[in-house]
Amino acid sequence: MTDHLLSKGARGRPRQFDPDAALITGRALFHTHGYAALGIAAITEALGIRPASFYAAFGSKAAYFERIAEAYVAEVMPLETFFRDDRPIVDSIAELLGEAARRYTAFKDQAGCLILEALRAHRGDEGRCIALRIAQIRREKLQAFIARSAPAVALIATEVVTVTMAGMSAAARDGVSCAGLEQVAAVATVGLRSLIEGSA
Amino acid sequence: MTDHLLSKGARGRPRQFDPDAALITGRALFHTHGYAALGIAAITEALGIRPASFYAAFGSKAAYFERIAEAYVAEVMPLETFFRDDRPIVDSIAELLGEAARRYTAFKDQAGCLILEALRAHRGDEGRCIALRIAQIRREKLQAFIARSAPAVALIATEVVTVTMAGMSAAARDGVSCAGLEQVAAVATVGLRSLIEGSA
DNA sequence: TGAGTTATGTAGCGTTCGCTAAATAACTTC
DNA sequence: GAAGTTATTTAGCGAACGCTACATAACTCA
Repeated sequence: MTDHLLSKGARGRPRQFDPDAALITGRALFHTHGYAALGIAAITEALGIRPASFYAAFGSKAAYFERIAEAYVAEVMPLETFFRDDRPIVDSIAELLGEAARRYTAFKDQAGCLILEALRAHRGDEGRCIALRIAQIRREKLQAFIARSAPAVALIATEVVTVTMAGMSAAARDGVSCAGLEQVAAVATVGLRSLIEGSA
Repeated sequence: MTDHLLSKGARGRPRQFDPDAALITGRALFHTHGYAALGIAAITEALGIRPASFYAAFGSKAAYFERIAEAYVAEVMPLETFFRDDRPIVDSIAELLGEAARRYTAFKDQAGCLILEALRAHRGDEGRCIALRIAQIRREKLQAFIARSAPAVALIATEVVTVTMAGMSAAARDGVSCAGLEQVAAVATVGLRSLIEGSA
């Protein structure tokens, strides 16, 4: 053990836990319980460390969540994966929504989207502020992708995708099945196809 | 003043505040801040009373919110208003979604739906439990209305409406305009029309 | 080996939360 | 008036929150 801290030239007492593994664990915890409902006590107990060690490594609960959220958005359903130029934009959106239906229901105790759910806290909530910044960046990227082939309706189409994904994340949290969400995604896609093809 | 307490035969010291007015005030407060973020201190300060008076009148924060939420769902967009038999079911749904777009953005500091936003708290949250019960009843009513004219797709259509309204409420909270949400509602309606007419 | 550095364990700070016990004030009924 | 009832004010409880000061332990470098 303690392999993770054997970075050569590291001075001082070595860490007794793996910060990267702690981020993975924290991601699951935040996804299950939400930002506000997950306390430091629960985090440190799950990690097998004391609060002081947690704060020495991550600074604050908000900073810890921020690192987790950044990694999450980079890994889960990156937009580049869906928006390719070899097919109609609607097909890319359809695949995105369908994949969201599956992702959001893949793990029963981690339903929905980590970021979109954190967004639903009250205005001043630190977790929400972090999620908001991340969601805005992703939203702009999405709009840019859509604008490449449907500039006239890019804004409204982005709004529809955003609303649908937020609603699907909420529904997943409320227990709606994968099949149910896939059907919702399909219906939303019909509307989007009409919107986009009507603008061509 | 103190007219509200002059119920004949009321014994004991009369109330110095109007409980019904306190429910109206509380509704606005919960709608603005959310269940969890609104504390007893803020409530009692807004009402001009002390915590003890609040608890003597309402019992608990959860019971207070429950009365407010029940009144809210009974008053705001009752389903009977939309689902009439003199028009296609899709038109009723379209009007419901359009009205939601307007309602959710009508007051800038009270964006979205009181119930649907309370639903987004963590599992054990008292406000969420209350909202969940209310939302489930409304959902069943909605499904029954749709099933009257489109039984084969009532479940999935209900899912689509639920997801869309949850997403619209979230979007409204995030600052999306009324016009934007109306367009989203229109796009969702296109998908729903295809779904429902395709099942006839 | 000593100095410097970093992480750990212990213990608890200060704040906010929902809520309440106890005394008192204001009313109705007898 | 006296007795009974109910709402008020005052004051603060107990628990949970995020977070931290402090002493100590474990390492690297000179």
